[in-house]
Amino acid sequence: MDASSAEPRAASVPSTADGVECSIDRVEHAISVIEGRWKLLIIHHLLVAAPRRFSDLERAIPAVSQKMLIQQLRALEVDGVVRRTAYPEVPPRVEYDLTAAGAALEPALNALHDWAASEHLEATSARLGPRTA
Amino acid sequence: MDASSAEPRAASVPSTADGVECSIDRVEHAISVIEGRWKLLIIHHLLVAAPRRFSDLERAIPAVSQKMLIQQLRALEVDGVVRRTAYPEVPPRVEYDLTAAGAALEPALNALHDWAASEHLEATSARLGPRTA
DNA sequence: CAGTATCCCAGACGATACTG
DNA sequence: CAGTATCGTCTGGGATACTG
Repeated sequence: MDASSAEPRAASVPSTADGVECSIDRVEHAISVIEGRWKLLIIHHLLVAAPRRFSDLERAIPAVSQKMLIQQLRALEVDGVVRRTAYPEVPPRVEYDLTAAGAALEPALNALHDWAASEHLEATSARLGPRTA
Repeated sequence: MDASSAEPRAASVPSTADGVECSIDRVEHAISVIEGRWKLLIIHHLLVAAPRRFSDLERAIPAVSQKMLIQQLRALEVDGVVRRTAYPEVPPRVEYDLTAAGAALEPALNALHDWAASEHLEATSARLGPRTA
């Protein structure tokens, strides 16, 4: 289905139960943009220091494979969060940094980091790592 | 599982390149907690109105299956974000609300919503929906 | 260096049916 | 009502090898 008719999803009009005006699908889209196991990490690193070269990011996030790195990078690029700059040199050099939209994510990342740092977070149901065992 | 020896992951000590003191693994854990296609949505709805019954949440997020709903709910419960309260009645009634830790996510959610609402977000690479095509 | 290509798997996710 | 069980699909993600 065409994503706009058959799927009711959540309307931008306040649901009766919610009574809140923040449109859900907007939030959903935001979520979809940052979804993916590495996206937020990438953004985080780009927030900390930019521009970064491809290999910088690889080094910053050792657990990621090149495939995933480039993949998520591309997705972020498409979503207008990350900007890729290739220098026609040899050896090739490519730099990544955040667009304005990407940089605008800083508060959100900060809030998240804040949350992570501050309190709770007891049991970790996290299944990070590709079978850590 | 050893999860603490075999995987170097990211150290809490600032990497040379970063020179920043926010420990990456903390952020990683935070990410892992809210990762999953429905977690943030669930939290969002619980933030908006709580407590919510299981069926309330089903109605609030029509696209989710019970399986996923309960699954993510459990995960969030384990991570100390959501609290489940079952009333021994018949018919059964179960209510979900946020713990303090969960409620503490509000700023982050707000920041995200803010970001989503405010600017950019042009092309949507989003692959939400089970093959929207 | 910065990718691309290919193969492959685990598990995330969905649909449906069944139960206390 | 609030789940659990089972089965199936899809794709996220990893390993490895190759290229400009």
